[in-house]
Amino acid sequence: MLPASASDSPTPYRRLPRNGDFSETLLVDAHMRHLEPHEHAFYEGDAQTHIYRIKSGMMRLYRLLADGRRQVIAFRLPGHLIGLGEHETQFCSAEALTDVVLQCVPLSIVYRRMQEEPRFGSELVRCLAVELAETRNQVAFLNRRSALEKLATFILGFLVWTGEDTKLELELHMGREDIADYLGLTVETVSRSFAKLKTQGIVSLPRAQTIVIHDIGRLIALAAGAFKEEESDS
Amino acid sequence: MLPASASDSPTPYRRLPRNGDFSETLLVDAHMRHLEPHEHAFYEGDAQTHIYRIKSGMMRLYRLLADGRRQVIAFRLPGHLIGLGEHETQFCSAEALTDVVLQCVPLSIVYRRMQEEPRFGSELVRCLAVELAETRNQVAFLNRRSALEKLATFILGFLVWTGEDTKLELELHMGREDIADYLGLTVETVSRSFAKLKTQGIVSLPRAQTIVIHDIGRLIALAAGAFKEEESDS
DNA sequence: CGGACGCTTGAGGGTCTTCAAGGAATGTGG
DNA sequence: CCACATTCCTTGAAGACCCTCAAGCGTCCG
Repeated sequence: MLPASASDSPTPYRRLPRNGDFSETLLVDAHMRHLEPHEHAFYEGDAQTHIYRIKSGMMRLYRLLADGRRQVIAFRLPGHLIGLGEHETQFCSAEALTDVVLQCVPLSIVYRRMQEEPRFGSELVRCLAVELAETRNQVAFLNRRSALEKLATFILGFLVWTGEDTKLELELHMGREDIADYLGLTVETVSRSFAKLKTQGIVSLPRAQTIVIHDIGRLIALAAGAFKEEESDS
Repeated sequence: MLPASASDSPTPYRRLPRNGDFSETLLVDAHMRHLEPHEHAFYEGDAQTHIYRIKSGMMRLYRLLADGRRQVIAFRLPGHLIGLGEHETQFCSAEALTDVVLQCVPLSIVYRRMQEEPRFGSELVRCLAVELAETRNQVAFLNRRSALEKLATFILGFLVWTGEDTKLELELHMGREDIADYLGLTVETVSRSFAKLKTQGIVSLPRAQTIVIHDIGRLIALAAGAFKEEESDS
């Protein structure tokens, strides 16, 4: 289970502003909506009514596949926009991993503001372009990489996403199954890969969902695909 | 929804207008550029100067990975936009598979037209949203699917993309290596998967790059993940 | 005609998955 | 506060799938 409240950290999931963030100043008047863990902003197939900017918390986008499996498409963090799909229905479901605050903007307002305020449209285009690039990056990295490389990349990505100062300790707030469904692996393989990272002294796991990075250099090297034949050394 | 714009004579790779197409009427004054097969519109890392609308022909977007491998990100067809990346450099290389005609719009003009003509911005947002959804779909389908399912999905996708009437014969215009790099497989596995489809009578290949679909129902079933344990029957 | 290139097919090995069981952590009720 | 149940995580062994290496075949073009 997830910790019900984020009382243990003063500012949960604060992040440095990133390129993919949608400017908050353009949404000052947005309606706020609160989500508790496991609550959904919308489900796959829902009519597209709003776009949402994540003000705080962490969400996950996923699809359910025909065989019942789940593919986690992305994790979304403060500053990110969600809810813009193709056609007029949502392409995937959006679920809160933690407590989440959303800024909600009805689509009609979005289109109106795009006409009234040029920056609104270009900001939207920029965010979508960044998100597209990130998703394409995911395509490139998911394919043809070993489980260890995937996990290393995931941890590093997570570090960058959440970027709490330079602290090399991160709280996943998600179970092994979430990671597995994101990386296209099984829970067992994720667990085994964590074990390898532990054995090599690259990370340690005080708790299952808390990672402490000890050797970020080797983690980066792993993610880059090096050390392919050195995985089993001491 | 989209103007048909049947301005082209029976040029190769005409497609039905699709949701991801950028309206041609918004780019009537664009500068034209011709590419021959294997010629690049831009390379990964190039400065982002224009966006391009593919007027005719087929292109491929790819990245070179650290280990020298190539990941084909997407195939782009007439109506599609390319060249919109994050930051200010191209995220991937864009190469012509066939003869290609591009409509080129400098970025400065793009931004100006977004302010002058509201529909331009919303069209851009819509195209990006569709492309994002397609890419996410790719993420979902590349992971955890067998080689046969991947290939079946690829063929069906290609059929939809190129959509020449209802003819169940399609010209790939690409080698096995392209398919392999797109699906995250090796050339050999792609070849073997083609062989399985042939053996089962689902498709036939008069030439290596020409596919004739005989049993589209079973192809769809395969792509959906059914028949997992019937692959070796009849 | 011969070489180059791409496609196919075979054998062996590595990685991940599946199936299965044990252990750790968390929550509930006594 | 502790026993118990549930859930999640870990670890093990066997098997499936794909990759690698390698050779054979077809086509195209010089």
